[in-house]
Amino acid sequence: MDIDSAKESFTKYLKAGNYRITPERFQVLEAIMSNEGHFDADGLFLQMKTLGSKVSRATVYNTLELLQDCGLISKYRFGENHSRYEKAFGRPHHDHLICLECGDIIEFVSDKLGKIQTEVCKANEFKPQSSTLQIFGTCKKCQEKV
Amino acid sequence: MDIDSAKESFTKYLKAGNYRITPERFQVLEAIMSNEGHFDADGLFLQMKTLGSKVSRATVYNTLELLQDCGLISKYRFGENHSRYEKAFGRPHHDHLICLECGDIIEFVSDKLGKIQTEVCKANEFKPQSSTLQIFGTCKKCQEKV
DNA sequence: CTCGGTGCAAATGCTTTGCAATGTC
DNA sequence: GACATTGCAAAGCATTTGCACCGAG
Repeated sequence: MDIDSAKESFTKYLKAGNYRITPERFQVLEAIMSNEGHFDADGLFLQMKTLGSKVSRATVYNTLELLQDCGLISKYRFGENHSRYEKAFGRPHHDHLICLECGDIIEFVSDKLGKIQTEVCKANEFKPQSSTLQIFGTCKKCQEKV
Repeated sequence: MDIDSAKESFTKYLKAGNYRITPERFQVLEAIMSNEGHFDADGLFLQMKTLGSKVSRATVYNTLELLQDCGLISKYRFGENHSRYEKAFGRPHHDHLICLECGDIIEFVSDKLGKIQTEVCKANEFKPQSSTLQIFGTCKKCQEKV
């Protein structure tokens, strides 16, 4: 999904929820779009600040929440003491391999996984909304280091 | 696993690592054993305090780390801003359904899941160490509430 | 007797909040 | 013009740390 569709989607969400269309909110969205991969709230704030943006930390956090609610980004906790985000933008669901040595995060997709989750939820009469499978270990690069 | 085996196991671990055998550490272990299900660090500290223990918060955190290292407890992050723990004591691996309404946590076991994880790791030449699958949604009780 | 462990309170790091000023609708 | 949103700094919350005292080995 490109930046324009993302902006359009965010605009729709804001209007639908009677939230105001502010330049700050779109600055945050643009900053996110300019990044690849995962990012965290404070890092995003600092990056924006470095690039000259006047947007405050509070607004960054606030906007991340809105973007998460409208499905443009996803929030994760990889066992650290801060949250990470990544663009969602209609990407298919995927999960993560997290390297405990270098902190690298590898994404993977498993269609079988979805079936298992559906089975488990049915068995427990649980209505799923989202899910995350995290496998912690050592990535290829770090195994070779030794 | 009963409390005596847990204590024995902890003692071995402490000796092996040249850590000291202190009454505080075993008070924490006992407090954990007296609980069912999941607990968090501060809650455990408060519970112990209420019951008259003089053990400090710092020691509770410190001991939880040791217990995790020796495999007697597991640590989780369920998307909240604090960590949760649960007894491990050689229990088989299981994963969690987390109710977003009432915060209830349901455990489940899936043998197929293990196979998928092995496949994924092999495909990515990733050496797994631990994993956690979390499915967020609404539990049976909360679906009935409405 | 030595040095790791403890208790306490202060510090830290991420995130949220209170409030006056601002700008959207 | 009304009131949601912003920026700033201060507050919160879970967790960690510094340091003097204590006690296990």
